[in-house]
Amino acid sequence: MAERLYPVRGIVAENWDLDAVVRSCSSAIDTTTTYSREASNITHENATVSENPLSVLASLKFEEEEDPFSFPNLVQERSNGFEELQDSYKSFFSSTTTTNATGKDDILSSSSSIIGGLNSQQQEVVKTSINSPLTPTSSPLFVFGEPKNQLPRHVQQQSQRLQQDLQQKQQHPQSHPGTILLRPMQPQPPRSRKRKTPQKRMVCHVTAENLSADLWAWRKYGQKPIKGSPYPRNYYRCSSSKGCAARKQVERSNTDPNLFIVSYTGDHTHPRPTHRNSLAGSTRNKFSRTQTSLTNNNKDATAQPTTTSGNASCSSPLSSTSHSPAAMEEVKNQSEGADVDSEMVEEEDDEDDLLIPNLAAAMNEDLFKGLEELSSCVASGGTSRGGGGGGGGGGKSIAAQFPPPAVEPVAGAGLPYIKYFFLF
DNA sequence: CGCTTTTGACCGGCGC
DNA sequence: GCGCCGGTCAAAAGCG
Repeated sequence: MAERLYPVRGIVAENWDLDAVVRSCSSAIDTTTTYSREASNITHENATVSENPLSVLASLKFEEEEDPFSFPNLVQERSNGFEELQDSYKSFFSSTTTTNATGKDDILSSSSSIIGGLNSQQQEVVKTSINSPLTPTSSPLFVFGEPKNQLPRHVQQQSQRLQQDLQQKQQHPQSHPGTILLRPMQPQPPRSRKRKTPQKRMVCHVTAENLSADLWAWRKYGQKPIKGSPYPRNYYRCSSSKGCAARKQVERSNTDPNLFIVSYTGDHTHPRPTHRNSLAGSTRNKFSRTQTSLTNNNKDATAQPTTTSGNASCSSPLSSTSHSPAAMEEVKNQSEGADVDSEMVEEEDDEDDLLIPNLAAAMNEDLFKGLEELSSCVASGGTSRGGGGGGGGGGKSIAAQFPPPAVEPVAGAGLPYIKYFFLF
């Protein structure tokens, strides 16, 4: 693939603030929500969402492996995909419930919302997996698959390239649409390159409005332009606990600006925070400037980043007050899109992935508030914190200031989806 | 005071 | 060995 090089300044300008994305992840989803899934014509009412799928992702534990990219056993040892799904699913929820001290019921409850977004066949598979005995095996890669025709358009575009490769590599008739695809880890390309970090990495693609699904508190510690991508990558570490090794990377997809690629590495060494330790320096209302900045950025690539990003902090799960300016921007720009494409992959193609409605984001009342605020901000014309140079300013939990990113538009145009890939 | 973001510098891995 | 690149550090500055 031809590599595109961008001037750093340009990158920054276009940056629009990925960190905001992380911030948006902080918004929590609280509770009972009702959603409908237009794309699949599935309506699920009163689905209880105990936790946001993304938060779950963030809380996942990653165990080191000697060669995380190679899973020869999975294909050989697993008699069928259900077993893989079972283990993976178990792992998925077990980490989620760790701090909740809940049992299977909770798992089922938590999963109910997800399951609700599945078709009957998928639900059956998932439920079966949940009810099956759990065994402490390493989680293989598994993918929730969804009929391709239900994928958001932009997702399809993004994966088109990879799909082409995939088609050449694998032509498994069983991986037809409508079924959950349990995909064993693909052998790594003949690239004898060792990974720098032994830690496992979980990657998910999410739309801006769904970035607020992450309940953990993240502090940005770096930003780097990435070769081949017009958008910089933002680095966050968990700020809930000093010794926490959990890290998060957020970058905008260069193939689909509507998507954000969020990577989680490391384990959280502490329970999920219920509230922020401090808001100091976290609240900075620069949204209005950000808006302007955005406008300017579109015109002038050398403009300063719009950075209003804020802290990636996650407010309490119930507060859902973290909002990403970026997300909001996204909302503004793509209020029609609301797709969530979350996947845990290592540059893996997302064909046949199952899309899970982002109930959390979609149903949060704050979201609507956020939209209102967003509207007002946009109306007033924003500006970026231009600033430029040096030090930045305080943080910002924009989250604390702005309501969750727009999910509303999404709701109207079809709920966002989260596509998960689990690579272990 | 403690927290945050910003940003340039630094460091280490990898390819040539 | 050198350069590129990605990831991290740390100083600067803002905010509550």
